[in-house]
Amino acid sequence: MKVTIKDIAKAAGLSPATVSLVLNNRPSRIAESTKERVLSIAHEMGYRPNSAAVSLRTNRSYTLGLIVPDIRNDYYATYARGMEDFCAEYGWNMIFCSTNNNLERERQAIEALCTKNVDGISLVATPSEEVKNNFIANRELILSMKIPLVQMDLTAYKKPINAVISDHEKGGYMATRHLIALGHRKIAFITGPFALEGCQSRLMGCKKAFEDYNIPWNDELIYKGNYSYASGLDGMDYLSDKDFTAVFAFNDLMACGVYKGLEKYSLSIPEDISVIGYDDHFVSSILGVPLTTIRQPIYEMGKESARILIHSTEEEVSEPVISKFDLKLIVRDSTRKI
Amino acid sequence: MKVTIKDIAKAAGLSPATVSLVLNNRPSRIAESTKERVLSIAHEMGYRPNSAAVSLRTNRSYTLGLIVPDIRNDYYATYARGMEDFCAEYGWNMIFCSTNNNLERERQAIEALCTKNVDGISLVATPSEEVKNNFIANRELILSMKIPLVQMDLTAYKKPINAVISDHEKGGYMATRHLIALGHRKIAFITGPFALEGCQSRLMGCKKAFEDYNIPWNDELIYKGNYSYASGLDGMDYLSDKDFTAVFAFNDLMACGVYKGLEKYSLSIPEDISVIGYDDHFVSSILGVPLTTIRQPIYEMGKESARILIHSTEEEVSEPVISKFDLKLIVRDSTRKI
DNA sequence: GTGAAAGCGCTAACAG
DNA sequence: CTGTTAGCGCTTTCAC
Repeated sequence: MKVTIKDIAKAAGLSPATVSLVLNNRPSRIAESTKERVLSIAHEMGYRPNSAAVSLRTNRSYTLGLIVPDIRNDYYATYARGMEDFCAEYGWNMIFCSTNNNLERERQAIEALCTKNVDGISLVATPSEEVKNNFIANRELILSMKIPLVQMDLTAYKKPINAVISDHEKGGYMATRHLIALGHRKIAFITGPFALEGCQSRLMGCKKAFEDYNIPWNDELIYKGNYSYASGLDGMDYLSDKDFTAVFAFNDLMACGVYKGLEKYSLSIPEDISVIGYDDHFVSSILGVPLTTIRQPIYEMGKESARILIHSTEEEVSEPVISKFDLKLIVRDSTRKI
Repeated sequence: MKVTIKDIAKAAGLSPATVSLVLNNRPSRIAESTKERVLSIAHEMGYRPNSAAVSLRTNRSYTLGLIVPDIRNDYYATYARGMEDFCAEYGWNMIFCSTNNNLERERQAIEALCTKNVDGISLVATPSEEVKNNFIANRELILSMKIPLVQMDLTAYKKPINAVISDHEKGGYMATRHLIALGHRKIAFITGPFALEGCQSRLMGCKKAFEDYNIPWNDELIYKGNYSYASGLDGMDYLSDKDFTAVFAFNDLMACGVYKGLEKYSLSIPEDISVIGYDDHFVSSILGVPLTTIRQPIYEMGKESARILIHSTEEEVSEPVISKFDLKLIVRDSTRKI
């Protein structure tokens, strides 16, 4: 049988209350000698607190929930790992939920996390094309449950709310400026779903760069992808009869698709076409032609979101905190001067 | 305030016990009309069970723990996703722990999962080089806690125990035979850490193939890697002055390193050197030269491990179950006849 | 310095 | 057909 606080109390000839105070290191006037005795007995007996009991009593679970579209995606996994590492440092745990880009499953995940009494939820929006209303409904649901929430890239949700975000407009600008600086004027864009704010912002950054350098914008050279490898490939098919010298794929996975597509049309990188990606996915550095890309500090963003959540359970925080992260241009071999 | 079973009871003019019976759909002789009334009231009031209370009372948490070296690794993430999908179907949840290949952190994860009363743990051994004793100690720890355990690739642990495993000996054999069938005789091997059973088995398979085809074995052509991209690169440095026509990397990540290394020595794939990997990592299909590899059904293995764990909480299972999965040769463009 | 007692929300016997 | 009761393991207030 599992050893409880009562067992320790009995063994030490004390009351459960005293043992609890000692084990939790609560301010009290318990004799040092008693403390030591309790601690050593607890250790000897192999005591492990029962978190269900603690949680029931205190309404705190020392557990965070993470909701992502798919944990298999390196991007989300890295974010998750950032959260996890921060949690581990504080003795917290994490419940992971993949939604598979399904808003109904996202809702179920939220319900489950609520039932499990998590002390906070980090939500990475599903890049869903479904109606924005459901999209928002899920956020409202979390808030209505009074569970602290951190949103990543507060997509389509403008209410004040905790968030960790990358400055995607700047990211879009940086990538485009890099290509422009290399002499490119006819640049194709393979975007993500427009429903996602991160995508919209990137695009705005691109347009801004075109304006700043007085380059005419051409809607023909935009292909709307969905952040998947396949849609990078599709993008190249769409672009095959267009005139361009560089491609900016809004994430690295699509850039990989672009690589494949270019190969199909016997175009080489960067000799014929320059390619730039976004995210700095781990494959980007190991590709045949290492990919120039915009790095998001996604691991650090995960850490920060855990920090915000844990912090907000520690003391009443009134103002939502929004942590904005800087992006970095990583120049590799897939872009060149023309 | 959160609505409890008591609130519902009051609203319905019933006792908490009755409500509990209805909500859990327990065999009872409660009037259909009453049941319906309770259900609708519960729904209206937005009742959500408090799992801490349930867990405290029943000693079941409907939560599984997963311990992996690093969730960022596509391989583990896919396994995790398999487990998660199975769990989601049954309304279970998962706590994820990455150990970063650190046995001490693995121990902490186990302690944490125990404290959180998980109903089962799936352990993916850390490919650690540390002493086997600690390695085993962690498994013993889980068993001593009487928590159902499923081990993946029951590395270095021969006691009867639940496990999901791939037939790595066969995998090693298949890969080697494929190269031999293409006419290769001088084959280099970049292995994983020998401490891992999966690695040992693969190697045995390789040797067996050599025997079956009467090819002399050459220890010189073995490089001991650690399943990382970098060690694939290192392997090529080691092999640079050796004589060989094909490389079998014991996982796809190292195969990527091999790609890079071959490029460095101006050798092309598959014209100069054939390369075969292992795992069917998602990058393998999108590499410049798509990689021939041995596919592990890792997603299905994850599902199966969740199945075993959930099942073993359902009814007393005496015999440990060992599920063995078949591997599949995926022929792409990185291997060719000589 | 320490203990007694109440109660968190729920379930499972058993009683009616 | 439904209610009463006890208690899971822990924390916390207040009393001694």
